[in-house]
Amino acid sequence: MTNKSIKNNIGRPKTFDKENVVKLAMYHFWENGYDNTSLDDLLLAMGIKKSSFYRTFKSKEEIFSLSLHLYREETFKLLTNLKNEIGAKQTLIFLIKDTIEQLTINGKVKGCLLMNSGKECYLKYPNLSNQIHIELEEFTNFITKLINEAKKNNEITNKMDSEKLAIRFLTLYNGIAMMLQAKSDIKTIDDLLIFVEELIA
Amino acid sequence: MTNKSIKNNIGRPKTFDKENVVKLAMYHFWENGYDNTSLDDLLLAMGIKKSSFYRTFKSKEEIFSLSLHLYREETFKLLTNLKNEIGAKQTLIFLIKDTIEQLTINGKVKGCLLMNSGKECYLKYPNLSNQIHIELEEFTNFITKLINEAKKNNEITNKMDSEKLAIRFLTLYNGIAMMLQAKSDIKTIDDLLIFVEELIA
DNA sequence: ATAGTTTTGTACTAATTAGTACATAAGATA
DNA sequence: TATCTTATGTACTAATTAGTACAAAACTAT
Repeated sequence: MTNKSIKNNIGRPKTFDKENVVKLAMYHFWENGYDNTSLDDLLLAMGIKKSSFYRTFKSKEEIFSLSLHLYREETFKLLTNLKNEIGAKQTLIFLIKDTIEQLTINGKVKGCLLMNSGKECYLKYPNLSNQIHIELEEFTNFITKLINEAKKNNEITNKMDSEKLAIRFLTLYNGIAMMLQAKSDIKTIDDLLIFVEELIA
Repeated sequence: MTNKSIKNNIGRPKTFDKENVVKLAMYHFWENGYDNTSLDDLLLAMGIKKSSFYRTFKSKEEIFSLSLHLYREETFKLLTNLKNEIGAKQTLIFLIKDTIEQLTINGKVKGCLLMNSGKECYLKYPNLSNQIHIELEEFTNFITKLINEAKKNNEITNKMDSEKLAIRFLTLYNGIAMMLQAKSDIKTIDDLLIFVEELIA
């Protein structure tokens, strides 16, 4: 048993749960990006005061780092559950459909936090870039595994190497998110879903 | 003849050319994005002082707007020249090859300024977003025309509707740029070029 | 109740941001 | 040479940024 897990009753009690406020921060970063989120925005989203924040976290960069990690964990959980419900291939299709639906429902597309952050942080925040590199590697592996499983279950008949297929899929996924953000009036959105379906046919 | 074109010799002469410094600003925005470029960065890149800047331009937003427009004009010129030299299809291929080569040569990928800015500005700078929408519409039309010309010359045999094909191409183009930025160690970069070549075969 | 401990609220700091004010420099014209 | 005009250089401003300092609050243990 580590020190951390010993319950501490001494002193004024915390009014928030650390894991919970990291999740709130993660959602805020996901919607707004890193630089575009000021500390005040963050504190408002987390519902805590500055002093509590700096007592719990080292810096804005640290909570972003924690958010990135949590994002991957949560995404893995979501996709794993989805895979068990609707199968591997439909889980991949879901990622695309969901992105497109976000536009019509909320009027904004969030895309993948890891990819967005990779673009935002590269050349500017080396430490974050390194972490994102690692998280994205695991993300790619996860997609590759999904494709392998879909192949095994004959949901996908495309014989292409699974990792290549995964990279092609992620490229399309990112391209679609980017297109929807930059040019929300695309006349052929539905065709982009077909494009993906043809890839993982 | 407008007032603007009458040469004005009165007063202290300007030490810079407006069109030229807009081009310098454009390149800087292209490499660094809008928010990530401070006015001081900009002045350094343009080689002029703050007073000269604000005498010539209304604001940071205005020179960014001018940069976006110039970017489209310059890109159209480049692609038109290239088309006359190597043909429409190879011009499209060039866009992808060039993006991939940027990574190996400079270690950084700029992508398309209009798309990058669309992503950066949407929901945050409505005026810029509107302009980007319009510029991107013209950009898409330009790519559609390239595809039509390539079809006419039998460089492309894919019978798919040219606009759909253009959107698919741009989606891949953006996806590739994004992937290279977020995850520069992709093992299957070459396969992404093949992916594009298969699309516009 | 009082002392000890930890959290919270508020006020501050130093740096950076876009943009402004104003005196001075550099030319043309008379 | 004196004057008019426009451009430039420097110093400022007000807002915002991430992060700090410190007193007051809220709990446990004695």
